[in-house]
Amino acid sequence: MSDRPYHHGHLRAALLAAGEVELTERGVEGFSLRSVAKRAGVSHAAPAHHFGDVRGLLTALAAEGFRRFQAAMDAQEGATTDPRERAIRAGLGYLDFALARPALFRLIFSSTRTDFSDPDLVSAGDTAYRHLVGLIDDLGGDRADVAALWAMSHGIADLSVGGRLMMFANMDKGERSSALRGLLDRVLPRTGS
Amino acid sequence: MSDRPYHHGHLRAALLAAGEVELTERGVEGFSLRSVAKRAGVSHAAPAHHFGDVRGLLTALAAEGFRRFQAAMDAQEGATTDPRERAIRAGLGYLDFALARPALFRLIFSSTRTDFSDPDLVSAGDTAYRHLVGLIDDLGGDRADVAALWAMSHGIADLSVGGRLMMFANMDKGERSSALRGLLDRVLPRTGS
DNA sequence: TGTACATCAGTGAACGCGCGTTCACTGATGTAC
DNA sequence: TGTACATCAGTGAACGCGCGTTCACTGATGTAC
Repeated sequence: MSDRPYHHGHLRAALLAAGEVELTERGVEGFSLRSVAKRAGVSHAAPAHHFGDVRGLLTALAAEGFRRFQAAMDAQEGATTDPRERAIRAGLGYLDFALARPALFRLIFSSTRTDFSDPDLVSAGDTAYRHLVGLIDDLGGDRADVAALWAMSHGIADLSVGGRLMMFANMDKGERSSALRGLLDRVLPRTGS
Repeated sequence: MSDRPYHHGHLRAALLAAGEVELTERGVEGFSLRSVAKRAGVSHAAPAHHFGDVRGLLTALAAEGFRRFQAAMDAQEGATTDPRERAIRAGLGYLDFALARPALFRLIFSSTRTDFSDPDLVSAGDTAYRHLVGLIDDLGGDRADVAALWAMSHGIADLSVGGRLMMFANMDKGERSSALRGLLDRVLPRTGS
């Protein structure tokens, strides 16, 4: 094994990691395949073997993004069983993800540079969507309640990422959590107890 | 006045109009100064006289976008005096704007290609922000209530524009209005009556 | 265990393209006298 | 009213750049026998 073996070994994963850095530094707007290859220390034609073209790489990044997004919600929910508390924690996870990975957040929700017909991307997106629906079902809510939870979580996240609503971005985890709980609480259906 | 007079007369306005079309068709991601000039039927170097560079044109478009955004809220509010009803109507105007001009909506809330230090842009953005704050003040609400109204309106608008939450995009004006009223109602503070 | 060969992963030169910006220019307009 | 001149608005050629993609290639790996 020389200093730089001809075969990378984990180039696919390395390109995804480099792609996320690229996304963070230059935005979806400035994302370039050549630049990603350079970041990964590889010739600019190498990515084609793994992703085909730019769109392919961005699509793979988006699918990965959705999985991380889902993971952020799962992490907050943990083993919580109370349906209302679970829904609230999902909202907390939503914001966690947006603040931790703003570039991925933008990519999955706002970009037109991904291929929406890609099965892996569709499946990753659907999983996240069905998760939200499931939470509301457990609360006995309807589709308006899904929209309410989703819109509130998304609005806060998107405005925070865009630097418009700084109040959440500037809080520590504890403050953020309680402020956000208050907002989500307004929006979730009341279970007739 | 020949067919194509050397001096355009209203080139600045024409470039802004062409810029909005460009934004709609190619997104912020693909926005190009040369292409805008072509749409306006003018040489590609002409825009420089009015806007300096691409950033300048996008910044002017964003400032204009904020004013249209404000106008959409004003249009919904009309002469309504009841503070709660006014706040709800502002939310309706928020969505109207996003659905009518998705490209401008994305530009003003999500782009990094504008110059945030431009006084005109800052002032247009501030006006819109202060308008929301004023609505909540009139309701006797606090900054959490501002965040609530804003986040709910914004979340619905952004998800709709992104094609994620199709329920609102597919409704006619009347249905949209009543569905949206229900969501905003959850979020606005109760005035002690 | 050894060898031939197919397949895979990455290289680097080359292509054509659209881009932003600069520049000397020219046509049109307005103003001083 | 006429004329000289400054200023303004738009032109079109030219520049250098980074981009995506293609292509013949080569080094490395794995597998059949």
